[in-house]
Amino acid sequence: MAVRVRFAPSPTGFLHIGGVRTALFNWLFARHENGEVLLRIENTDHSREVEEAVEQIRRSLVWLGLDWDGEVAFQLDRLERHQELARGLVAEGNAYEDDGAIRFRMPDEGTTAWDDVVRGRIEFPNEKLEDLVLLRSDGRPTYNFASPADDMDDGITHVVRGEDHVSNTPKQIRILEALGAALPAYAHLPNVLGEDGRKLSKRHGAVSVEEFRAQGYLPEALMNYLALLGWSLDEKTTVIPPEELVRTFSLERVGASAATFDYAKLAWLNGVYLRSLAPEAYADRLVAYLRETGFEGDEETIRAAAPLVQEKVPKLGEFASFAGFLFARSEPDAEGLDGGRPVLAAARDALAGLEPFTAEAVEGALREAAERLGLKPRQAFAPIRLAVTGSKVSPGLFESIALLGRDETLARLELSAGSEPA
RNA sequence: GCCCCCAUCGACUAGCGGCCCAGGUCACGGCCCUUUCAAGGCCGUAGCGCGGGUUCGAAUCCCGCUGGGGGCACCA
Repeated sequence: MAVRVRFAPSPTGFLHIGGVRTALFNWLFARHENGEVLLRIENTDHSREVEEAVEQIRRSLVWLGLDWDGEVAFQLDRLERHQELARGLVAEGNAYEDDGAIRFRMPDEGTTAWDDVVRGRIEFPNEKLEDLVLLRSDGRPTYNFASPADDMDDGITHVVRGEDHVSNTPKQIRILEALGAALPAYAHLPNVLGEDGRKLSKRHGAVSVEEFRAQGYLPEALMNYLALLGWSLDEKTTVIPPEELVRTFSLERVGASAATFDYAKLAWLNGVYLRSLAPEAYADRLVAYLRETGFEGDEETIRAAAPLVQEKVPKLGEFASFAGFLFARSEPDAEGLDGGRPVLAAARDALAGLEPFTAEAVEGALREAAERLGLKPRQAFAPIRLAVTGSKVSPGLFESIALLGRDETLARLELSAGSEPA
């Protein structure tokens, strides 16, 4: 039987990084098996629905590269079907009416068990299962009824979801059995915890997919990182691009213990992907990202600066703070200039008539000037960097100067050389 | 309170009885390279929660404890 899974978020807010990890595992598993992925919005609780949430979920999945088959389904659209199924259960004596609601009759002896794909056998004593509401008194189904019912109707073969659903599983199994449905395989993924060891939530900094996107993470890096949260390929492989992930993923290698989200490792991995991009591709991505975030520097300059920052920053969002000097002047910290003013004057003289004004030529001229002043490169270039880029940290000085151009460079050198000592 | 799950370096993990006085990656520390910052190279610190078993032999199996997480709605 062909594999068919579903990702079933509730539209109560943006797509959380833990939720997208669940979506990813569903997707990787299905694509690996040449199966199908369904996207189902579980909106049986209208009151908690957040406008825009569905659009945001959709956008997040698309950005990450997680596609799905068919149309997006909304649980509430199947209201009549749910009511029909509930009536059937009542007719068969598996459910009964109670205060206007329909309740399912849970067995009160024995156990309900299943072999979880990631956790092994899990058993629940039936006496702990309470008769749960299938249909509210207003006729809307509850999650624990609608979800398994839809799984049945959709022909879901594998339910891959977060471990917080473990205790719902015996209830859903009982319902499915009463409905006469074949049971899907269940795989409960470990939770994702914040760096304080608690379950990831909104108070843990960046947790929505959109925030990661805004900070300049690459979708393939985020995907790679997320896959590593609970799954591993082998004893040594860390960098695994999307296609490789699809090729090698298996539910059997998913671990059972909760994982802590580590922003530092994600940033490192993002840097790995950024650096592995061909220069052209890197520039394309950088421009697209900057435009998306409203950065207005001219494209030609951005593209020219791209190679200077590619090796330097782990997130595209750091571009502006690192290379912003190419687009606007900023006031250098006068204190840092102290003692460096003679160097600034020498640099200005060295660059004034330099031809051609290339990085190589600039380097030669500046090194020569430093030598004449009896300064080590380190000492000589610090004030120049500060004066030209406005910062103690910057891309390569010579490339930066060549890019800035002679006029602007000289202007900045003069400005700082003539400024008052602190 | 009751039920379920989990437990290897600070973090993610490999390990499915001998190959492990535990391997990889991030982070951290040192050195090298170096115009800053990165990147890169080399080296290093650091872990099987505790107690019982089983076995010739346990990180690996079993039990208990402790710790952590999740769940007990006419929420999803």
